[in-house]
Amino acid sequence: MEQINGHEITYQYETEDKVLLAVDCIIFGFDQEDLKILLIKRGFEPEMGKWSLVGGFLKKEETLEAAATRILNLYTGLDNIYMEQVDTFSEVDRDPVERTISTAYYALIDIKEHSKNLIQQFSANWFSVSKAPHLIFDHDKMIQHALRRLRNRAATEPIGFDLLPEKFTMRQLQKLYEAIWDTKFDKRNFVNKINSLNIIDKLDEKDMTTSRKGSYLYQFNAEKSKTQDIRPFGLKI
Amino acid sequence: MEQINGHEITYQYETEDKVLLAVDCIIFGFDQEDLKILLIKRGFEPEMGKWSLVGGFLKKEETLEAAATRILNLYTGLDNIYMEQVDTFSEVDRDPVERTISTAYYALIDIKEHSKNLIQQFSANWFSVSKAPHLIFDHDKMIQHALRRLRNRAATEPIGFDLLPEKFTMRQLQKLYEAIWDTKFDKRNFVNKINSLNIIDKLDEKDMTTSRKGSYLYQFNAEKSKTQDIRPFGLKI
DNA sequence: ATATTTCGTGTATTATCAACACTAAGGCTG
DNA sequence: CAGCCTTAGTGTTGATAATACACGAAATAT
Repeated sequence: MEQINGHEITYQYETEDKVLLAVDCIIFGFDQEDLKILLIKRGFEPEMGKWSLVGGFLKKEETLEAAATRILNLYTGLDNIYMEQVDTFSEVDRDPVERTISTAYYALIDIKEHSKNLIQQFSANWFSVSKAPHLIFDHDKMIQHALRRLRNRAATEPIGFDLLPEKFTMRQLQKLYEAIWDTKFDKRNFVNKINSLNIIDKLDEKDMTTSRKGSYLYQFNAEKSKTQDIRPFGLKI
Repeated sequence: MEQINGHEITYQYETEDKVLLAVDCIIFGFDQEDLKILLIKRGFEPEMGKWSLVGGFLKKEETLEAAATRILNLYTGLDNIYMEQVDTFSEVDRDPVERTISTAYYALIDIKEHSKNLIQQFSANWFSVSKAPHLIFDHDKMIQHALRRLRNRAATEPIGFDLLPEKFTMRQLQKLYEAIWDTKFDKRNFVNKINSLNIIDKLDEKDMTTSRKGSYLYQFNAEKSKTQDIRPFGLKI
């Protein structure tokens, strides 16, 4: 009850059920070969010791986005990371202890940038998406949804660069997209396509670590990218 | 606390905050001209009397999907309707009374099929998406997200038919897609495109209500549609 | 009979996608 | 230092899909 202008008004809210709301993060990284996800050995009951997504409970005074950001930072030490809400999972018995609804977010990070200490501290590990162990609760399903969302998003917006270092080679970029969609592109077609999008700049520097000849480094250009519609990467297997 | 194998285990759950979880439904319909949404004059505080999406609170023993279905049925009398989760909205002060997180779903219904009685009973009304009044809380934002999702989905899956009667004319179908994307298609190109998808059957019947000549009726063929990849409707303005 | 309205259809042009193979650079090795 | 080896870098052609575009047919109303 509450008083407004001298009238008593009753909110229906008081009689409604409250639930626990959690956030789980699918943290994607890329190691030059495979698309990977960061998993932890769960440190508390239930299902202690089993592999799990990183997650946590929503606090009263934060948004889901803030919670996802907080959790990501807790486990990787990173800030300012691209994240996107995937879906909210609400099967009644998805958590055996108590009714818990969970909203999944995925994050794209440069795999070299996260804190190695934290990884150790939480018994965390990177797994290739295709070789990840079975996870607790409905986390496997969350990954499938996140992957689907990532694939759709990456096809129409230039988010892949978040998974690479600031400077990257054309070959790295190609391997990344091949990993995201589990496919192969023709090298020449890929270069032509990317260049036609006009969203990355070729630098004068070369990366000498993977070949004697060296390969040019590129850099994502957010300005250029803003001014144009990114069209799908439609390239054949 | 709980006993398992004689050991006491503590779940962290007990100390976590619980919140109210609501579901709001963006109910889309199509009236041969405009894409419309069903709104109600809110019958309780806060914001009583203002326009709002239809919604309700999640109950302890139901999933979000079940809640969305229940709410849709409550306001339209309809069952077995295409629905899709859009996003979960969690701004801390989105509801002024109490912290409430809300998951939005959109539904596609044949606008002629819903219960007129219920509409009256709830002081509900159909509004063109482009002419809808300002809504309470973050409901305007929910509609924008739903619309975006609908546009993406309709571009790659044959869900538009849920907005039409079972039998429809090619012209109706075209107007529907024009309404969804707020664009115009060339009549000949549209027909060619739809026919190439091979997912609707031409009937022998004609609809005589809109022209002297009459126009052929078509019917969605779910079987055919299942056996092929639906490709985007890529047609120019 | 003729006027009016909406229906229904095909082709030529352009843009995008897909297939395809060789030379260049530079360090390494004998 | 000559040849070797590995990865980088690049262009053209044919196939497919998207777009632009206009007129006759049917049926009712006058």
